[in-house]
Amino acid sequence: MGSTDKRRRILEAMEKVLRGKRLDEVKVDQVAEAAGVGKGTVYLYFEDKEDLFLQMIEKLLKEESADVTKVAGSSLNPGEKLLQVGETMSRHIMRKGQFIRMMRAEGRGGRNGDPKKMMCAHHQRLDQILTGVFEEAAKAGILRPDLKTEAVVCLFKGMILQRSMNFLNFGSDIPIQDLLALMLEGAGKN
Amino acid sequence: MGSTDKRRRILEAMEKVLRGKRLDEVKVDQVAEAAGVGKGTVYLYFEDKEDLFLQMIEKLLKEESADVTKVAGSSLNPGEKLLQVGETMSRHIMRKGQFIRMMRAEGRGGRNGDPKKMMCAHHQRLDQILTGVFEEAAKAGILRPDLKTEAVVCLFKGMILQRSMNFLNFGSDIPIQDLLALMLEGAGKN
DNA sequence: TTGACAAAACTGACCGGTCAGTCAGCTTAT
DNA sequence: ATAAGCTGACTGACCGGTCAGTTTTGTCAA
Repeated sequence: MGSTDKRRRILEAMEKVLRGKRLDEVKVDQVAEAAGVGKGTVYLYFEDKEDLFLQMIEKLLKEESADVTKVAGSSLNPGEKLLQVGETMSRHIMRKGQFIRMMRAEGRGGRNGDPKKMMCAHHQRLDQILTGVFEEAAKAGILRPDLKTEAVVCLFKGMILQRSMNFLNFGSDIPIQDLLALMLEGAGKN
Repeated sequence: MGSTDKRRRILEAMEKVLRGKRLDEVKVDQVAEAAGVGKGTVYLYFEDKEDLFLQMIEKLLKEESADVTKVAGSSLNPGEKLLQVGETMSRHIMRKGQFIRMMRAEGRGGRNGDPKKMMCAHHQRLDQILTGVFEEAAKAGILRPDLKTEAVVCLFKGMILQRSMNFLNFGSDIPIQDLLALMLEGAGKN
């Protein structure tokens, strides 16, 4: 058990314990217990509670980026790829679940970057990947070539986000396929 | 100055002070000072900090519902109405800004209802209003009549949400008109 | 109108519980 | 033997909430 094992376990415990709670409702003791380590150990691996929180978030963001990048780089046909990207993002949004919301809190830019910057960077990365995917789809003749990609990316991300929220809130599970079809065909009477 | 004046000022101060922060970063003293009242006064009008927070959220949600309802009930033509509804929602999302995200924190269902329930009810209300607007648009021949309204509502809400996020995060200001056009015409090569 | 009194509204210094963070000592690995 | 890794009882800063005291508002008799 390398020392990184404890570190990982603490991050995982944090994720588990924080689910559906506010940061101030989670006590470091709880995290330590859930991780099966002493409280002091937490402070061997993390600056403070805030730092632990930020690093947990960062981990989630990285994992989402990595997964989406992987799908985007695969050799799926454009239509299938869009679907898979949607599924992947939806899965990650639902995993981040409730607590991602609170990470925007300003300031507090500890040693390890501030949350606002982190989120911005993450979304810029995502947008870049998505832009690539959409351009590929356009080349393949799936999309209209005259589109403003920025708007398409916005529409796509938004619909995935909303779908995930609906699922978390109401358990309503709109198939991504339906949304994608709607997005491609349009809602207007042609 | 009726006693409700202090109450209103405290709620407004809370909104102002909380902007872009986590609840645990905001001290009751700060709120009191910003409201120009003594700390004790806060506790004359609100059960505790949590209650103050919930009531502030509730106020925002009510105001959004009211505004959207007003637009939905107006005699604008369907296209214009969609645009106005979008604008209204976007404005409110941006006002709620960062902190609305954290309100889902579970439990804590004090005297005044728990946040999860509140949000669910709010979104159900919104969905109902939007459904009405879309059905009206379909009747007017703006929308395809064969649509699953649930998916359209999801797409619409999502795109407005995402647009607002983009604005908050990057300052990028995609015109709602563009998004609406994209949603109606579809992104696919027909 | 005014003064006297009472009730209501408000205040902020204070209290006490909570919990993040520490560190002296223990345990395990080398 | 000793270093490295780990622990959890302890401490003290902090801040939510209280309440004794002050100010404001309201009432009424003279």
